[in-house]
Amino acid sequence: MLDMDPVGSLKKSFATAVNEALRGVGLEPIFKPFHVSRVPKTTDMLGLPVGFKLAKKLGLRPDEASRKVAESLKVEDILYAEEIKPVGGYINLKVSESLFKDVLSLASSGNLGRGVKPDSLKLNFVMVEHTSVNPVHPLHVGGGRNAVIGDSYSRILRFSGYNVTVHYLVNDCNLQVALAAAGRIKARNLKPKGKLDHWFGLIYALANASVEMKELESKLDDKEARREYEDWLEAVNRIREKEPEMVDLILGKVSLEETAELLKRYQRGDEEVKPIFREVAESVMEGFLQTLGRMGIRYDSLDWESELIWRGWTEKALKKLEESGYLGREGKAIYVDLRKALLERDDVRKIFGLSEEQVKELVEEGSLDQVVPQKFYLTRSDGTWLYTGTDVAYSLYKIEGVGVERCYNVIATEQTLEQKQVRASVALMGYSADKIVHLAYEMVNLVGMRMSGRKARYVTLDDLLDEAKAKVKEILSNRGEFSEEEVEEISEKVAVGAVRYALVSVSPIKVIQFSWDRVLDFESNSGPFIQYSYTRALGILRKASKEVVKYDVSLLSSELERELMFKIGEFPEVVRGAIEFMRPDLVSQYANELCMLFNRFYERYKVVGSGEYEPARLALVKAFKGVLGVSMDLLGIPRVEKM
RNA sequence: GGGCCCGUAGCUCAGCAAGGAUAGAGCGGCGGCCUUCUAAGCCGCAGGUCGGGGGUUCAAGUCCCCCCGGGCCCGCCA
Repeated sequence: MLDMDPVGSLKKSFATAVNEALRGVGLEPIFKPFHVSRVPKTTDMLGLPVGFKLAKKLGLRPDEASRKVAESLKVEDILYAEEIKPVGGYINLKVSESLFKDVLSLASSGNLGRGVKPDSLKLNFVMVEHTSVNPVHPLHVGGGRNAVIGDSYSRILRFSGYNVTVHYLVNDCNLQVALAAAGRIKARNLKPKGKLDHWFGLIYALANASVEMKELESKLDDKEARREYEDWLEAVNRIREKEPEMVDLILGKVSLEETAELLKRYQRGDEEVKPIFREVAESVMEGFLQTLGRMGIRYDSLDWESELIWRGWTEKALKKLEESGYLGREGKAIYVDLRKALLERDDVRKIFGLSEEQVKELVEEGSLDQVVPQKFYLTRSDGTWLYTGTDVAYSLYKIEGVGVERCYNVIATEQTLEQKQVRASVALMGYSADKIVHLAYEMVNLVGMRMSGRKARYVTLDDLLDEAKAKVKEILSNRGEFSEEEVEEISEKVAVGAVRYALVSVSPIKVIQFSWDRVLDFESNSGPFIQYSYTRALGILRKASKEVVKYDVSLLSSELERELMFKIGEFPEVVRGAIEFMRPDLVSQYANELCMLFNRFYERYKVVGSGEYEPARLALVKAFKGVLGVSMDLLGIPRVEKM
């Protein structure tokens, strides 16, 4: 295969050469490619802290140790190396011009880093399960974060050569959907209007209000309960303004008992309730897919929780757990016996980060439940499946039914424990727990507003996109050089870019403090900034309008240009890092840094009409455009021609 | 009570995985730059006990221990 990662190859070969030299003096090889770093303040140097690491072992000063090791290095053994010199405790390497030449050429074609898998993950067929929001109300920003992270991660995996299948688990078998179905039954004659997920979201909220307010009515003396009651009242009144008839039909008429009964019948496949559940779930899903599609997010399959039950995957999972001997029953309630598993199985202990001694001690103290609940329930005592049960069955389906080598579950961090329980169950069913990986992300917090799906109070993804789009339109109108169609197209793309960037650019494990200002800030460190930088590159290429066939890369000798070329060359490493650490935000950060460098270059150096420099600079711009374009594709930030 | 996570500039965040050469961005503040390949940009200034304290190391924002502050989880909810 062609070398799609010149910088990576250089680093690998540098580290290997140094390790060889170490072996020559009787020392263990200790350097890895990632230890090689740029030498600050230089335009063409990479270094390894060889002397520092080995001074003690060799009984020399760091600078002497570096010099000694450097003596046995041969430049010609190292890819793209032109010169090697010890500097203090480091060994530095001057890279050859051909490195930049190769980087630029690969970047221009959009192939830099393509198909390069990290050494730690040599799989082929993988699944990403993401979003999987309950189909009962519109997607809000939290769900959006899930979708954007999952989608970006899928794109990154695909680019790196994995065969990726993307699935959405439609959770249609829980009490939340049953509540919405119960509400729909009361208002069966109302015709849905507007966007379906929004409309059914109101039904869902009213069904909740019925149950909750009845519960609260009996204890209104309590201050807390009173406040909660008034909160519900506020929600109801808000809905009344939009759908007075719906409120009259549903409010006070849905009970928890009938809801539980409905769920029971649905899970059994009762033909009478099936169409109602399906109408709710399918309608809301239709709304979801509309919004997600707008953001460029698509799925290879929607997997219905109900089908997992009806097609026997839940039973199959049960059978496997029964056979392995870790299943327990209390009447119709079924659980996985994690106490037994923790005592007996090393693979299960590993999932919970416990040693055999620790488990024994906890069991003796009787405090195991504090760390890991001993029983992991899969069904309720009425025999209906809990989401945990269908989750275990779903894992089995992923492994056996779809046949993936690994599935990344993009699920909120608050579900960390449940995900460990599921992975333990996977291990007990006889598979490596590593087949199921939790890609955890934190919640999105609203400042100055408490979000609640049940109270129909949320910032929806639709709101966010529309708001962003309106702002883009306003900016475009002030520029006054675009046709109506252009304004429409550009504003949609830029809005998507702004929203996606805002949701993906923060490390997944950090809580996002959502603020409108932040998402609608289109300056540096934003989706629009990246899109804008891209159009600037296109502008140059458009104006130049001739193909670069030959250029002298040594004419790109300024610090800035070198910086930019090194940055471009780092792209494959960034992609690998994003995969290994499940951090698509690394790509967004990279794109941002790349653009900052490019904009500085853009302001400082003329390209078109720069005489002898023109071909080389054009090659650089083309490479930038190539690698930025790919980065944007990986993040789902639409490419914009002009803006 | 137990477990996991977060704490870096006024605010929002990178950098920690894999210790290394002056701790970086954006927003906000102040001051500049559009007859030029798009100013959604660029340049400059101000702003930091990297939560606190110990330790390991030639070297600690990064590793270890303790503490403080915040979040999440510990349901036959999802």
